[in-house]
Amino acid sequence: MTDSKRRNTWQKDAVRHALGEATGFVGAQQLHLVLRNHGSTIGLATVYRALADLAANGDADSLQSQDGEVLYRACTNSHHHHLICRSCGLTKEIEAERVEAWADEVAEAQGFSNPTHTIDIFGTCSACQSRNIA
Amino acid sequence: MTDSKRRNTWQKDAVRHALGEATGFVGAQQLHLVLRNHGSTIGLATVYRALADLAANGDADSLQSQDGEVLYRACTNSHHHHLICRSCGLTKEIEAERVEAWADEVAEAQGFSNPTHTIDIFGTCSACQSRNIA
DNA sequence: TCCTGTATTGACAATCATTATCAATAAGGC
DNA sequence: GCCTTATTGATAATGATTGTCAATACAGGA
Repeated sequence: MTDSKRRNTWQKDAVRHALGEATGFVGAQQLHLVLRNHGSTIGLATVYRALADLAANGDADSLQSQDGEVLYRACTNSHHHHLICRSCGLTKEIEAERVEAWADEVAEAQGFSNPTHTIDIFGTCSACQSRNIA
Repeated sequence: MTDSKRRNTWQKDAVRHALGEATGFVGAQQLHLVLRNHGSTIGLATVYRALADLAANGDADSLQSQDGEVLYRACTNSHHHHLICRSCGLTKEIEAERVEAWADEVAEAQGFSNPTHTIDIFGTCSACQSRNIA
């Protein structure tokens, strides 16, 4: 719809692919580093632009980590939420129908329209727990 | 518990008071500006420190606005969540026991420990809706 | 009340993620 | 292949936040 003049470049593909390879949420800086380490000469600004595009087109989810960085993840285009490991970034998609409904109810009960919500759960995954027993 | 050597200063009171006056969530910069406009000579770094303290002591809630700024709000010290108007910032505290429990369940079911969550609902309040019918 | 040790302040520098700039490059229709 | 212009990438700029550190001023004791 908005891609009347959109061009395809290897950079965009690289970002899309790298995002697909990642196991959980990744930041732009981190993704840029990964690409560079794989021999790519892609620029940081381009990674930011590509990620913003993917998010805008619904091909990626984005959220803010607890220290303010924006993280991205390739995703299915259905609405869902995430359970994210604080230390390794491992992400599980979770069903939240009960909560979706609740959020909309609450908003409407207070006279708020066009409700949207931010629902994410953070924790330490079992692997990271055992690793930290040391 | 950690305030064995804590001192009381007019700066901390000023921040606490200014936060209490605010109707919704405010950022540190904004609060600093308000204080300055009221004749205070308080420093920006001090506002940041005071707000971080309040949040750490449970006297203030904090969340990240959708463009990455950290916002604070005076609150009761019980755990709760917010329904926030996208356009005027009006905030309502909401009960979310059902959702709290759900979040913890989900995390534990996946083997994640120390679960925390981010649950906020955004919408357009009725006042802003009527204002925008124009 | 005055002294004194030290928590706290505040101006400013430093950091970190992100965005803007802009000349050089390359996609894709002709 | 050519030409238009979307896109890139190095770098500067931005904006929020945190670190630094000498100067200040709480708070408890003499």
